[in-house]
Amino acid sequence: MVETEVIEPAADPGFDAARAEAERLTALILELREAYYGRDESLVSDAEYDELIRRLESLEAEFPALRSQDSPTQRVGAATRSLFSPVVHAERMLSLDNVFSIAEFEAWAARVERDAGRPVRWLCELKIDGLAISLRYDRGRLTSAATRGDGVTGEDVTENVLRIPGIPDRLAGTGHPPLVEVRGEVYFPVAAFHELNAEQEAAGERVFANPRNAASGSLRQKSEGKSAAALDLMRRRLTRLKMLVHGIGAWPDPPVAAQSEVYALLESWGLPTSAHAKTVTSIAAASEYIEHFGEHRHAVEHEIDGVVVKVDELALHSELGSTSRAPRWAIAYKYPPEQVQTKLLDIVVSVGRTGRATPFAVMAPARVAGSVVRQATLHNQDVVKAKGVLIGDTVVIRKAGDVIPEVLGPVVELRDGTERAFVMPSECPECGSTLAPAKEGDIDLRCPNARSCPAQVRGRVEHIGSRGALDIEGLGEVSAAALTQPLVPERPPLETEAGLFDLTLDDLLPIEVVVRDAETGLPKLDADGETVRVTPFRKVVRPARKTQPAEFGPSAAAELLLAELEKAKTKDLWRMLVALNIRHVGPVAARALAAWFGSLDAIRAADRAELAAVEGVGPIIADAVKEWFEVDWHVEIVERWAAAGVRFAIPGHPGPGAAAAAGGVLAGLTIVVTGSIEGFSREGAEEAILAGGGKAAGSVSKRTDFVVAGPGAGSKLAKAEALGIPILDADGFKRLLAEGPAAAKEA
DNA sequence: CACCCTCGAGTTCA
DNA sequence: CTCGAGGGTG
Repeated sequence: MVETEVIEPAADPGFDAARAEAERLTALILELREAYYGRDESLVSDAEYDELIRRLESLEAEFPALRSQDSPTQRVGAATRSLFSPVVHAERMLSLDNVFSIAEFEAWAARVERDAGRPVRWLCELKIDGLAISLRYDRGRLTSAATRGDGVTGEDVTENVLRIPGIPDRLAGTGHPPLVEVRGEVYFPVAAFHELNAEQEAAGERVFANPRNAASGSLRQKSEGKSAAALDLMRRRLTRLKMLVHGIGAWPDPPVAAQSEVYALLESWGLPTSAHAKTVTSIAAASEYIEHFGEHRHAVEHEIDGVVVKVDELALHSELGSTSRAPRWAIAYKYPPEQVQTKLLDIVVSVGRTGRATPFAVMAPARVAGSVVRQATLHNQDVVKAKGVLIGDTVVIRKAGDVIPEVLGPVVELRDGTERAFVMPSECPECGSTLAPAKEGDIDLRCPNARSCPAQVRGRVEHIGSRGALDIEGLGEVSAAALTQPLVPERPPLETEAGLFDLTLDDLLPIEVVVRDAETGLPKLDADGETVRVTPFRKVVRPARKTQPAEFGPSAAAELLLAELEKAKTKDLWRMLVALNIRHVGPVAARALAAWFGSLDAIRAADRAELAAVEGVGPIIADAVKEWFEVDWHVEIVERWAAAGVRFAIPGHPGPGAAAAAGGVLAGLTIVVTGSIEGFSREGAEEAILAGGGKAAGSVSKRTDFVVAGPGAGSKLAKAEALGIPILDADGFKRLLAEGPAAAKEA
């Protein structure tokens, strides 16, 4: 490059004129570029700008002496005009070998230590799920930014990369080599990604399936032919991108001895490096790093698809060398993929206990984050539209919070034209009633046939048996379905939940259930093509002698269910209230109502204002309670249950208006339980808190006084730590219950 | 009017 | 367990 700075003698008489013209053009171009990149102003059109560059280039071609290192044709400005043109990396961008388990990782690391002949210092860093980028700095100036491409040749994205905050177009400090390629990862921070999608959705634009796609899409935008508004939007997207650098391409003789020192150097040059990189001195510590971020993947601002572990000492890098594909001194530990593609086979609508019609995705079974997923809720028709999925699409799915399957969106490129749009049915799929919003403006559609829609009755019966209500063993999803399905040609054992406590063995014995295949959901067929049926409540008592008909008796499940129903009749009043399925009355509101009024009769007799006066109950819940008692078949439930011996009162309660038992060691405290607590069931721990006069809340907030955490604690514990709320283990909790908050805080 | 909280739904695991 | 929706409270 130095030779271009040697000024040749001006033999040509046109040279002086050319030099004057070149200087004028250079000044103009620099000025325009400063306006464009520095102040976001386009003083001329792109075509005019290109024309200026071309004139300068042709002058320089004619008079090579004019081509100085500082010429705009040699730098960013030139590159920006050829977005996506191929760029040959000075040094090949290698990929990394992968391992998928701690055992594999430790085997790899042990091999490296054996080859090195001594223990190695390791540099652990997060593997960002973004786009690999190579930044080329000539004499400290950014001359090109290119994607990885095939490792040899990438695409020029300089124009867009320059808009990413934090990427200097000129390196700070001194001591940079004449030519250096800095390698890093461009990504969309998760929070910004969600904002972006919300905006895209509001603007009627496509939403991105994940932050990686958003980063890739943003970086590959072209400015040409865009309106001013679109250009503005594009720039805003680019400014939300971020980049972290994690290596250097070509640097034969670095002034440092370790990769971690390279990072410090890069930082001193003004390049952004990750705060999560960490050097450790043992393989076990590296494994710990991997496991730690496996559990806290979501605590980082960007998505992570793994961890990269590098040998820290640079001397060992050259000693260990590289294969043609990847260096031997680094490895990528890949976490199980969180996002996976699968086929959206159908969108089906289900009806829940409240009558709400919910579309859900039926998918080809796919393994995500450790389990097989085949269904995921789509919430309502607006969400289906917003996600833009068509039946037959290949879709991207993930487990939100590592638990709940979620459809992110379609892979539009894989469409073949046979996909069809989902149409929300206008009738209930189970009973045929016309679906309608409960009130004006509601998005959710509901089946109005609350009394006899099979889906709703089934859902309510299941809810009655659930832990938060009467907690009836033997009354779960399967029994609820069996009890509410019609028995050909008779009616179902339960037409509504009113008959629940009148059930007898005679009702249970004849019940048959069609066995369905777990994979397909279709009825199972036996060898003869008959559907397989089982009788969950009946079993053969005495094997029949060959000549005599079989005799049947109740199964253990039948005995259990009847015994549990008997036990349930005298459970707490608040559980009875929850079991009645009154809108907005869950465990918390039910407890408040029960404690205040003491009996269902008192609740029923109370007027709206009296109900709303109860702490935790407002006008809406009060209305819901009043309206519930105005429906005949609701009243019938109460009457038939009462006739069957159900107790709807708290024994010994003095009557309406009884003040909540004041005092207790926990009075005024709000406590949250998370994970499993030794010596307590989850319910038991909450009961103990209530018994002590405290409040057992479901989520952690700054008003929470204590968090009781045990093994298996999740996000609630993390939140408590973040908020600085005192955290108790099982022993601390016991002390709190026995001696009060002062004693617990000391420990 | 914030904020915090509860409700309701779907889902999978031991 | 988590999310969105919507209710309740200070």
